[in-house]
Amino acid sequence: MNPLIRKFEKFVRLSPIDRGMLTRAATGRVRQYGPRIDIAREGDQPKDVHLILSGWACRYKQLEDGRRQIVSFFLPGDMCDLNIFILKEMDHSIGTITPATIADVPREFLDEINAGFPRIATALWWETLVGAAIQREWIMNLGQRTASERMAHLLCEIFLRLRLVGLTEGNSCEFPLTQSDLAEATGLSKVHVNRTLQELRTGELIVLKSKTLTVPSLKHLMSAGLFHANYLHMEREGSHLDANE
Amino acid sequence: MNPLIRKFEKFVRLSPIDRGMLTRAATGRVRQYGPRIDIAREGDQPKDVHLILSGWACRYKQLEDGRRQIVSFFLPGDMCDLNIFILKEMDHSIGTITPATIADVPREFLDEINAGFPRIATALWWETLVGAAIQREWIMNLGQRTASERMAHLLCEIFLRLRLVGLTEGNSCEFPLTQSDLAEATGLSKVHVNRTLQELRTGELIVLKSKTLTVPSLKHLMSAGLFHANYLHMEREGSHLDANE
DNA sequence: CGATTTATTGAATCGACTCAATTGATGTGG
DNA sequence: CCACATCAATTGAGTCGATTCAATAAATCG
Repeated sequence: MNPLIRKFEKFVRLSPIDRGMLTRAATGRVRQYGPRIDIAREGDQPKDVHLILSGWACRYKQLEDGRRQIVSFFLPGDMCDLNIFILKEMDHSIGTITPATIADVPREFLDEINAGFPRIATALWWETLVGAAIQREWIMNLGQRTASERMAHLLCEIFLRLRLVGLTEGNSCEFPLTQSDLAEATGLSKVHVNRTLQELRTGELIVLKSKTLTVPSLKHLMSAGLFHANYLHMEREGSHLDANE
Repeated sequence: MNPLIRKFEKFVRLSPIDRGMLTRAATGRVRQYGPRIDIAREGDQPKDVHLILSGWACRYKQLEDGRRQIVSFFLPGDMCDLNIFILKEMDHSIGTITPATIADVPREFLDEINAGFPRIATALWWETLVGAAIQREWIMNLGQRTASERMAHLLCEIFLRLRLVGLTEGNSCEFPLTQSDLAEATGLSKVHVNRTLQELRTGELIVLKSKTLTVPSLKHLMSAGLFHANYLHMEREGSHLDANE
């Protein structure tokens, strides 16, 4: 099922027509990518809005000397910046982590939504605002949290975001990130990421093995990461907008 | 003059009616605040969109144990998140740094813009996208740049953003941030901020004294901070939207 | 299976931090 | 308008978290 619908339904109840519209978004121009492939590069002219249907991707920035920073992860159901085509060129790159299925949503489609699908338009704004909140939290993470807090925090965030789109099973989820990826996302060296993960493991806060993450007690991991889910704005805040079935 | 108009005019040529609308935004509910006053606090219900008319403010987040991170600065002409009232509660706080004049733009006003002022609506989207790009760059800054690169980068950004709204004079600008503010924004300790500033001073990259910043050679400071202005998207990219005078 | 990527470990180093004291500004009330 | 109080900036010394370099082990892939 389209993970975008799944996610939006957590925020606002959609009408069948709304759902049809979102299904159409996810069946138009759809592309398959291999792992570790760039979808868009810094400097490119932005074209469509990308919607991740399956697989993981990330936004990253890079300095001349090679230092790389992952600035956000795209999980299934995530979209890149709405209205990005207003800008002349990309200020960051987007690349896949795993093989991924990505729909390119053309500008006209978004115009159509804004004109006639107010609930979806609001859900898209919600998505935009949550995206911004996540970026702020990452700044907090990099600026103030210690290595293990930082790692615990990131893992909590990913776990919750995956759960929102139904990609967890109990207290486990697929976890395709390498320790290098985690290093680039947390601003730590990969050696230190390794040691930090071991610390979380010996504290029995996580089990991370063969691309699977298990969180025995989300509560404990959250407390280790000073994690407060408020910034993800996951309660059904848009209920007053519900479509009547 | 309304710094918002000034800024938007760098992106798209507005019609006299557009300008009138923006002037109205800046003369409706306007409030004066003293320095170091909270405008909104984490947990509050978001009401209006705030527009900074004069003075400096910032967004910040705080942990239980007191660690504080400034996640963005608001300079004259900046607005807080558009459509923030979609969310149930604030995930961060907003506070002034200097005394400030701030207009509260009500929801209805923004609806009006979206309905009948497409150029302004686009300019607001541009503002939103640039805001997101700045947040990403801060993540890069915190994750990858060394202390002095980081500081140089931040100073470049502030200088350019001030210049965009006409608040620089030659290579100088007012600079009300304390070293503690800089510490909270860069994720460094204030002692290290002090030493980092001294380093930039002895490299003759900045003169910073009595709340005034002078940048003898922006080019050199940019290169010290590995600064690329692309993320600010300052060229007149919206020219195809220009109003015909 | 060998080749390559990913993960792990140890040792030495360094950037940035903490603690603590001092100096310099700014501001306020008597 | 000075004296005192407060806040901001500076300096030194010692420490610690995280890094780099380098080597090895384990996992994954064609």
